[in-house]
Amino acid sequence: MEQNIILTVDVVLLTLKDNALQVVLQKRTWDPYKGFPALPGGYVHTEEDLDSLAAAKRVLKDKTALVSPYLEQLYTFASATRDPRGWSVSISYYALLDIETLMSQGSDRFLLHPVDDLPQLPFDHNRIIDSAVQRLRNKSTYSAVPCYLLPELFTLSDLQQTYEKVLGCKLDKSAFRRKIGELDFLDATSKARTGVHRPAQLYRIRPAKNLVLFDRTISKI
Amino acid sequence: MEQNIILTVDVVLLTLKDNALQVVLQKRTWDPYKGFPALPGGYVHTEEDLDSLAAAKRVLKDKTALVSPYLEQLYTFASATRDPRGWSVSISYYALLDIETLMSQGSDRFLLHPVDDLPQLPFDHNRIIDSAVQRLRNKSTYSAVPCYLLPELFTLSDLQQTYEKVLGCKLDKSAFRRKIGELDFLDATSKARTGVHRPAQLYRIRPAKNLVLFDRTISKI
DNA sequence: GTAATAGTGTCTGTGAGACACTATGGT
DNA sequence: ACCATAGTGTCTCACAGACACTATTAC
Repeated sequence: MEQNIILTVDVVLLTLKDNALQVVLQKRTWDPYKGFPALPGGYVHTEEDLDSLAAAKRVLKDKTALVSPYLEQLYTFASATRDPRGWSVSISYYALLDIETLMSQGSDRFLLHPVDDLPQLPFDHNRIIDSAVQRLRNKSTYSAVPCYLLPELFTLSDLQQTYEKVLGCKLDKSAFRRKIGELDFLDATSKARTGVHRPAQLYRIRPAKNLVLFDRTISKI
Repeated sequence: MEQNIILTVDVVLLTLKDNALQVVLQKRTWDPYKGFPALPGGYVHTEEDLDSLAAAKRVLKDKTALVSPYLEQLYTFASATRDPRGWSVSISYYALLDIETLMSQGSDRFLLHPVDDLPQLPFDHNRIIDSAVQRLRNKSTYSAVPCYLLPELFTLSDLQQTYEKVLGCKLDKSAFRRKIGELDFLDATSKARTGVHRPAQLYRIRPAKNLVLFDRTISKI
């Protein structure tokens, strides 16, 4: 019946660093492609994982020591040819994390690479990453998911820059703030970020707000 | 390594009949749930199916004798508990077909059931169908996919009614036609549908037009 | 004061919704 | 003539984009 199907989960963990979207990669510790950088991934453990989401969480935690506040199923890549070992299924997930949290956790266990300038990766990992980036870009036009690329406290300028990096286009400050205000998912804190110039109000995500669906777009791509 | 994982594909084939979205179901021929209506589905055959899309096509064809012009991966449901036999993966697809083509093909091999009034189905098939309907509704707000629910030739009123049934709300005739006109994916034919009243222009989908992505919404839900 | 960023006010063009209107067939 | 549906014209209101303006800090 079941002919030795390879069932894995792969996680595309994206972050924003040096003004670019970057993806977490790892040198593979086993064949095939041993030693080459690739997405963190691994077999589903049927005795341990209740479902594929749990498997993705576990794999990410075990391989990179990272925990992401946002983890969503992306797509399932399944074919006879994607893995040299045989018919293989990758249930792929994508995740978002701010660069500070990411670096403060086990940063010796992975490497970061800009998504716009990737070398050829093992399996169909280039395609998987492209799908994740496309999904993130698309979702950013009508949701607040880019918030997950920022630390707990951030300014509206931070948020706008995040959207701009993700979407790859400049946004109008006034229109952007109008929209964010309408959507009403931020709480102003009592703090401000001081610096060389006028201090900026610091915001955090309003607890228990669903950031995922708006009825209107924030911007075209 | 791989502990007897059950790998299946399930297909949610939707059509429009009696003014309602309906789903193709089949009485199961084997245990578990033998005799109960459920989604057409089956094991991935690794010797035969190059990838999961091919598997979905084959399963649909073999089980129902149907071929759909639109078949898209929906989501992968994978958990220890969804199938009494053990850890199970369902790579689910959804498909669209007009009712005429559907009935003219092997209609003795399946049954149709309105999606808004389903009994409890085996496995997590209710959830899978709900996901498919949600996806179709959402995609219909910014794409021409509902065209696949119509036969080759149709009037603009047919198309509008199709959108209305799928979205579950009335649309304004003038605005709808303006939008469809702008999107420019229909060809007027030389034919008209005659009836009791003024005949209506018949259209077909412009060949080689991508119906799937618009930059603007056709309507809110 | 100046420089630089934070944050706001306002105008305008576009486009969706509403709705009234005209057109054309059958009976 | 009348009815029902096909198909069009136009008004208005909301909103996104553009852009200029004010505010507040360090120096």
